[in-house]
Amino acid sequence: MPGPSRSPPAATLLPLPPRDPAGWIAYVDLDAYYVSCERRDRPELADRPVIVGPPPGAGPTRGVVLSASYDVRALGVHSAMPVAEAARRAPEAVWIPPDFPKYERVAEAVRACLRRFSPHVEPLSIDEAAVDLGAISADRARTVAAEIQAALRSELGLPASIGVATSRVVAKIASDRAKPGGLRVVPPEEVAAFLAPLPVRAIPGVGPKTEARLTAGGWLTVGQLASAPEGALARAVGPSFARELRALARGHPVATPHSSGGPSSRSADRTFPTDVDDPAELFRTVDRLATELGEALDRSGWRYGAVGVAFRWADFSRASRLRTLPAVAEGPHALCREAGRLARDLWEHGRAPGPPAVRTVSVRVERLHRRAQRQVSLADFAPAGPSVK
DNA sequence: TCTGGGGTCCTAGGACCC
DNA sequence: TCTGGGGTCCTAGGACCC
Repeated sequence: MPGPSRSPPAATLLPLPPRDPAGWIAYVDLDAYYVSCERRDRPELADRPVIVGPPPGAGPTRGVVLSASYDVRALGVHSAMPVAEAARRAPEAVWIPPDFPKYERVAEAVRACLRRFSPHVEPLSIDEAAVDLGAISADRARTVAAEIQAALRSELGLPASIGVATSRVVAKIASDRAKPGGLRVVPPEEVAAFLAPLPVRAIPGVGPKTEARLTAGGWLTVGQLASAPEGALARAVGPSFARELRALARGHPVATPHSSGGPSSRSADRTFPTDVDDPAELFRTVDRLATELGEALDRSGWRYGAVGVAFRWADFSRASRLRTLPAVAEGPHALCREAGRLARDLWEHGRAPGPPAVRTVSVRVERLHRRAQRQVSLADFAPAGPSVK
């Protein structure tokens, strides 16, 4: 059991001392991002319902919706919905296959735009970023956020929602409430009142399972979490999350650490059009994914210290194996060898009951290290002409 | 209706060491 | 001979996010 709360005693229950000007965060969330990227390149789509995702009817697909325009969302279509269901709900929609390289290029332009307003821009996904505006007045923070919104719209053709607060999590929640296209400022003294009526699901990190546990405890709104007994809340969601939830509900969110730079894992997945029960085909796919991932890591200068393989079985359950390597490795060969071993082990010993069939296979690497410099190879010393005789 | 392809973080148990 | 507690590392799985 955890000891007494680590948060400062008593002081958290008193009004905050005057803290002006505060350090403000503008949380920028691009609206229906993939759809917006396509619309800005194809103005004729501006008034059409648009879904980005693998078009239905183009053969058997197990795809899902990646992004839907807001008029399509009004019909109940949302991200991650199976395409067949989305097509049934929105028969008039224009389907556009995703173009991820384009979305990456546009996202880089967005980050460059944001950096004109602050040197401290932290991208949190392809379509979200936290911009640290520094210690300025609330009025000035609102003005700068509006300027960011206008610049994204006029220069890049991208609508964005922005939440402004003195903590990242509150700014994110505010941006969610401002969608689409809105701007919401929540000063520190208004945080508790702003959050109180919201459903617990509005808190990032509270998904369906956690929501169900909180509901079972009688906590439906963020405000109700403020007075939740610490022990009971800890039993429901664990001591660590319980402390965070109570602090947030009381208007004193815990600071989110800045991400420390590079990624900590990389992976490559493939979902088969139909479930695979032939181990040879399975192992071939593992080998191909490992080769592609290993080559991609090599090109971008990453070495890896652990290799993992995961299967999603036909019943949608998952099993995984991970092995730490005796030494950091690079390139596709070690990855293929280790992934192959793990895949065979999973196939032999990791199966759910029933006839084995795999829906999705994934290969991953962890413990990434930046290669300090390119590996020197013999080819670097080869003369231009014929080499060794 | 039948569920992608990326990722991150947390928990819990076991091994191992002091 | 039995009994500790703490710390770290590793693995598997779960929950969540976009």
